[in-house]
Amino acid sequence: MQEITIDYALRATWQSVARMYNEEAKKFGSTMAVGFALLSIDPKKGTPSTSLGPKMGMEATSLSRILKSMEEKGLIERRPNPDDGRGVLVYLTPFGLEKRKDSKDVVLRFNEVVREQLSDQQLNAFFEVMETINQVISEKKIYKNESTTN
Amino acid sequence: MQEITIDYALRATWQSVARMYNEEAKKFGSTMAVGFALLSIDPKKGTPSTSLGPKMGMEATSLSRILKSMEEKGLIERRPNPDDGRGVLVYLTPFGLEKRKDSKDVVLRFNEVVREQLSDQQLNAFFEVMETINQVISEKKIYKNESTTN
DNA sequence: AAAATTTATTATGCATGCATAATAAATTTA
DNA sequence: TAAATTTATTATGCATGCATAATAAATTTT
Repeated sequence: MQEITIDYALRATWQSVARMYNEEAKKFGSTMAVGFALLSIDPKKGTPSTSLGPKMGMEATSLSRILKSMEEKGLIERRPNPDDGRGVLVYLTPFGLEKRKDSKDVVLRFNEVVREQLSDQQLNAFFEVMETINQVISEKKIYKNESTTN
Repeated sequence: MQEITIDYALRATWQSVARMYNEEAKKFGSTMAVGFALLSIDPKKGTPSTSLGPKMGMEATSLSRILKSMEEKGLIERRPNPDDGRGVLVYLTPFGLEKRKDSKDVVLRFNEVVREQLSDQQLNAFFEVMETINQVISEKKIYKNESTTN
């Protein structure tokens, strides 16, 4: 536990990014999570709320509350999906579209600045490591307590 | 916004790790955050609570509540720091030490399994990228609105 | 087609992480 | 040394992210 662990580096770095994103979002009256949601919604057509969780890297169930608050703030509208009685289609309002641009700027700038400091090799390795971690977890290579078939 | 962005990969991967850690911690009646705190406390001598935030990759102020709940659960004790009237020293209880071992197993296993899947080059690049991101943020290379001297 | 299962959502309660505001003690200035 | 500033903590309120439990609608089995 002496050296820096992978999980620590990942956690500390992400939290650092999250604090910065929230700080920036606050400048235009938003939050990081709302910004990510806005960016995950197609600005031109209705987006099935089902697709938002994966696009934001979170569980689908975690979205309900945030979509509700976004609707209350007038950022989005939720309309029934004509093709699926269970589903919902999310639409950006003009106000939401505006805030989406603000969020997009922040995200683009961050990614751009970071990319400038990295070589292709480093960047590729980074994405490979992310993928490896996700695989290790989804394949339950670590804790096989439950069952090997799952 | 088409390709995978750095921030997305970081967020999604970290959340995935966090869900897994919380799931594992639940098996022995704990949580990820409590586990990290336990691992950041020296098992042999009092740990200044000041040092815990940085060790856990979070703001110092975020710790107060979790230390309080850990104390209520009998995992730690907080005693005044004889060398600093403002400060607190955190001590593990025998129960806390036990839970610390459980947490340590989970973290060690995760890091071990992931490392096995990665080359030294990938691992080094990963840590370099994490460092670069932290630098970009701490040096405010992105949003210089406030001031250049800070 | 009826029953069983799966899928999409929402509602809740819990645990965090943070910013902000208070306090109190230690340091630095004046 | 008195005053101003900085540092260590705790208390609060807000926004998340998640697991779990309910519902309701769509699919798959019988």
